[in-house]
Amino acid sequence: MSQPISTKPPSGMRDFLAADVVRRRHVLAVVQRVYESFGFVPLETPTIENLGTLLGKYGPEGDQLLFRVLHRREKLQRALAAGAVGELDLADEGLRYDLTVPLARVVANHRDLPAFFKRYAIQPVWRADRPAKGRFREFYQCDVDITGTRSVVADAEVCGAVAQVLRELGFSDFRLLCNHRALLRALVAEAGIPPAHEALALVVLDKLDKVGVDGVQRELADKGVPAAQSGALLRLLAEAREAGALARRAAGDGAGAEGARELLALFAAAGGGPAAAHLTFDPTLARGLGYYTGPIFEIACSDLAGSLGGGGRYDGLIGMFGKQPIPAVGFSLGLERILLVMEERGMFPPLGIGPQVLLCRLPDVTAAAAIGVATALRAQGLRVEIYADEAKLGTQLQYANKVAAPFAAILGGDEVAAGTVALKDLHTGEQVVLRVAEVGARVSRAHLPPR
RNA sequence: GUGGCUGUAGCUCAGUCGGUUAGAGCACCAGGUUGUGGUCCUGGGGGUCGCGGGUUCGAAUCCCGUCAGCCACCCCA
Repeated sequence: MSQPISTKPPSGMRDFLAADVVRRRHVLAVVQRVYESFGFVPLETPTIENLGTLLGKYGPEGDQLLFRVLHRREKLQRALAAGAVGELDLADEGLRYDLTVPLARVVANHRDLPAFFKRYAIQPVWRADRPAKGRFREFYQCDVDITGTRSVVADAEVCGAVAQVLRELGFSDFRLLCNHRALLRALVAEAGIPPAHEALALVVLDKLDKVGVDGVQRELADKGVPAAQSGALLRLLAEAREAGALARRAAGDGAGAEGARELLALFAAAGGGPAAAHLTFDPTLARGLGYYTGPIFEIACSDLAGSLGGGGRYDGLIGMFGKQPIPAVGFSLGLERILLVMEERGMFPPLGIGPQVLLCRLPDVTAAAAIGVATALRAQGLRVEIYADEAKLGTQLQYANKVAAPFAAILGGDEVAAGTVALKDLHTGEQVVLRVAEVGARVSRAHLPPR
């Protein structure tokens, strides 16, 4: 009959209690303030997009990770009656997978935006991935993007914005890895690897640091890349990592020279901003998302397997919506990745939440009188909770400890008659009788943030 | 998507060579008489042992499946 209902949230999704929420807000407040200081304006887009908008933008693996929204009512009945079995027959909408593609749609759709549209977005996205450490199926991204310009100023600004966020949050040891798609393509081509194997080679390259030279060569061999080619690729990479290699390539006229020049220009420009100390050229950085065309970025932090954020230039994406092609570049920070590291490192300042004053009511005080006092205290700017039940004073004070209220205001018949409360400091145990009008000043003077 | 580990009270876990009514600590509630908490004492509520199936006289315990969580890959934020 009545099956027990699971009280856990769905896989990879979480409930956030007050302590979690204040930490998230703390980070988001910094993100928002910094992004706005760079002149970015907010944009919010729907949770659900048409599948046509989402499909084909992220690469085949991305398409697999899209949450689809099942047809409803007649449409579903028709599809089922027709014996439809394909995913596309059962859904034509899906949950937002990132914030970049919705931005591209908006920019393609609104032709009256400023020439350089600088928008930030802080919204959840959904991926039907397998949860792991720091990886969820619902998570928040904090994006900044600039559309309408190929200038490296834009690339430098998005890098500067995310770097400034991390610095203001207290991070100092992160690296902002940079590479260029054209450089990667050139390397792969020079190694003699056919375009068909290019994507494969890039993925393997990406983990060079983890599995080492032998591991990469083995894995490429398993996937059908001859040892001569993979060896050449690894040699070229080692070269690319040498000091001055990027400048030499930029000075030449071979493949990737243009990309190298762009990267150097980006380093020079961003070097004037908050990203300066963090920029790191990493010729093995690949990034899986399909839409990147030029410089690509990723934020690496020592004690996290994944990245704190990533981004890059995607000059072809907006044009995929069938209108005018518009160049764009952006960066995305992962809120929960940042929170994870900040929690591990104890980087949060004291964050207060909950009542500053618990109003304890004795039996000879009416509810209306208590609410009247609470109202007066709230008018003084205090966060005030009234103990709702009728209970012994001891029980009420114990509850005040439970909710971490720094003060209890004890209200009995005598106090009501005199227009006072007995204000008890729950840390020191000191208690003074004050007129109601004096409580606000006393509490804010003595108040130390809880926790 | 691949491999491994785990799943007992709200939380952290004990209990498992299969054997009566499944335990602890913390948390919660109530008491230790009048309007004073954080300590202490006493008592109490709360669990279809993730779910489904199988083996057995008997399963939290063994087997299979499934779901969920964690870790390492893959990928990403």
